[in-house]
Amino acid sequence: MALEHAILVSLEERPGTGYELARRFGKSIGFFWAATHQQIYRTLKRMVGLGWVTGEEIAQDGRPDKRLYRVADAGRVEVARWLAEAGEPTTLRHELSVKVRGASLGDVAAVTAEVARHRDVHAQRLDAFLAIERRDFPDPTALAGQRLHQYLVLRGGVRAERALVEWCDEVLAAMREDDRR
Amino acid sequence: MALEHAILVSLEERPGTGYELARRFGKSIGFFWAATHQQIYRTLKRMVGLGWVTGEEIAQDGRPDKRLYRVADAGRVEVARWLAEAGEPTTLRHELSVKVRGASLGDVAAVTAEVARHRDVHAQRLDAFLAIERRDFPDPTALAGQRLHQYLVLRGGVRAERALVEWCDEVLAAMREDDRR
DNA sequence: TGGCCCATGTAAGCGGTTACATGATTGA
DNA sequence: TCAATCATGTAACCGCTTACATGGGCCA
Repeated sequence: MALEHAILVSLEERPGTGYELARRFGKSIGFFWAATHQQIYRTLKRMVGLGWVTGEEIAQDGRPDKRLYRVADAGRVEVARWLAEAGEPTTLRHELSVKVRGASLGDVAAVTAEVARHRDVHAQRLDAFLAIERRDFPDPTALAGQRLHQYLVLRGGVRAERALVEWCDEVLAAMREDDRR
Repeated sequence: MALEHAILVSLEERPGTGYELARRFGKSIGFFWAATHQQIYRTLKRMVGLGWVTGEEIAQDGRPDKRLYRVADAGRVEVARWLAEAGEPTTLRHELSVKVRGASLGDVAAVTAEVARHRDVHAQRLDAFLAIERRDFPDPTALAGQRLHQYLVLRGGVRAERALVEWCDEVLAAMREDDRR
């Protein structure tokens, strides 16, 4: 499991509330590890219990109270332990591939349309990543340390989305060609 | 959820026992949708309850009895329904990216080593996919229908693994360069 | 003798998803 | 007036992971 660790990494970059973390997981870190607010609140509670983070209650007026979470020493130890630990390389889990594989068991044209739809979503994500890359990392050769690491993760997103777009294009070309015959 | 659907697709290609399906999910279809034998047995039971598959008990001597599963009509209807249904494009969930992003919170060299290890695993998977491609699909332009669809899914695996290998190489080059400075 | 193959399962626990709930402030 | 934002939560359910269990046949 890595949600705890993703939260720890994010909180070390900057302390925040559960709500704020949920928003971060809607972008940046969330591009590589998605999580909903319910998941985050529950996990934060557990992490307080483990002593990995501390939650400081902050009263606000005109707004609901909030709890600002910070990484505690035990959390820093845990991150370091996890970073050095060997993990399983990702196994793919790609529903669309299962649909393509089974396309002839139903309406092939519907599956083709679905591939086209996914293609567009991935193309949009790719554009978004490329825009961030241009805006935040105009000179990648000058990067070092944490900034370099952030850049490299973004590069992974670019590569993944590009691969997905290109695969969808290959599938569309082949299936349309097959349909024509 | 798509495990049911992956099983239906696999059983339509060829009926099989839970054990056999578990082995299929250890390769071919399993490259794109992993599942353990416990998951498969439980899901098959549920699917019998739903009327999507039938399980024929077959006594064997010298070996445990087995149950041969086949897709029922209701299962065929369900596959067709699912194929035409719009699904969410994959969101990435990549633990190694989270580690790279947090590398400076621990032993950077350990994370670099982890990336190198993953690189090798992905390179091996890529080679395995390419070997299957050469062996089973020597002339892709001649493919149609179900065989074409199988080929296209394999192409997705090739593209995904290649993208991962190349990303790992980019990360390794950049992090080693950063280390040298 | 030891380990792998065939073949199926139970049980416990965890993590993730979805629905529902509250309630004030701010801006269109 | 309506919707969005800030901010946190409960509850139910489902799926997935891991450990444990059984037991004969086959091959080195």
